[in-house]
This record gives sequence, structure tokens and C-alpha cells, in this order.
Amino acid sequence: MDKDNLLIAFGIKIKQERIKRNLSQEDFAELTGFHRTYIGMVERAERNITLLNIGKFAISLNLSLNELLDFDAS
Amino acid sequence: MDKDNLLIAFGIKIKQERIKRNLSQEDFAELTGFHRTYIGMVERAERNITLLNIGKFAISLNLSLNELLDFDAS
DNA sequence: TTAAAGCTACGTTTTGTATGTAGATTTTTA
DNA sequence: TAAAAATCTACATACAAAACGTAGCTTTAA
Repeated sequence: MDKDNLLIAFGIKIKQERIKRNLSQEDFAELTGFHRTYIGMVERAERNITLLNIGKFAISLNLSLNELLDFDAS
Repeated sequence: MDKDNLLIAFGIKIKQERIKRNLSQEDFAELTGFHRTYIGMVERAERNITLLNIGKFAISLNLSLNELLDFDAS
């Protein structure tokens, strides 16, 4: 995984998992406790998210960190 | 993985990998490009590290994100 | 024509860098 | 062996840059 693509890969992953669950960004915001615009920014790789928030996403999605950060697997 | 223990687990992991390589915090700082005090703070779970920096650690340690964030495995 | 997502902006909080001190341990040398 | 020097880590403080969290408005697409 290239450093420069890390944020992009993470954003795509988050979006994939959200879409998989038929959630809008707003729904997902409510689920995760983040603000709706924050969700969008993460998906668009505009935020360099911290480990604690990565953990919150993982918990909300019922995924392990491994699964959430395994970008090649869809 | 409990949210509250995430930083602690990550710090322990970083320290383990550093010790494995017989590096002091200062050596490790030079290897990773981080400041020497930052290494100590991460190991002591005093910093909520960002995804990009997690990636830098992974690259410096020649580990995948999966490996670096697989806390249960030693 | 209205949800959903994008975009911009902004105050607050935290990250990450920098510098220094202190204590403990290890290494060197008399 | 013991004293001196070097090394290592924890910890405090300070600060610029960046992330967090939020709000409002615009654009897109069904």
C-alpha cells in the first residue's frame, strides 16, 4: 500500500461498507456518531483520520481493524 | 479490540517491533523520520496517531497495515 | 423538487516537533 | 572494582500545524 493512496483507499473502503449496508452518509453519521460532513470528507480522502476514529468506524461496522484496513479485499 | 485500549495496544506493538530490531527510541526515530520524543509518546499511548503516520510506521518496519495492527499476534 | 452528497469555512482540540531535565542502566576507563 | 562517561527512556513545557467537529450553502441525481 502506497502512502499517498492510503487515505484514498480508506475512503473507498468506508464508502463500500456504507453502501453495502444501504446507508446514506447521514444515516451512517448517526450510526457512527460522526458528523454527516465528516463522513463525506473521509470518503473523499480529505481527512487524515486518527487511530481512535478508525477504531470507531471498525466498531460501528462490526469489523476488525484488520478487515477495515484490508483494502485489496472487497 | 476495545476502543480505550487501542492506543495502548498500538504503543505496545510499536515497542515490540522496535525492540525486536534492537533499536533505541532514538534509532527508531531516525529510521522512521519521527521525532525521538514522539516515538516515546506513541509507545506510552499518549498520542492518537493518524492513518498516514500509521502507514509510515508500517513502511519503516516492513510490515503491512494488517500486520502492524494485528495486536494479538506477537 | 427533494433527498443525498459535495464544498467551504471556522472555532476548538490535538498532533507532531522541539528542547530540556532527571533518573536508571550500561559502558568505559582509571 | 569503582568512578566517570555515555546511553536510554520518561516526562514537562511550548508551539505551529493539522485534525476534529460543526454549520451553512451549493450541486447532483433520482
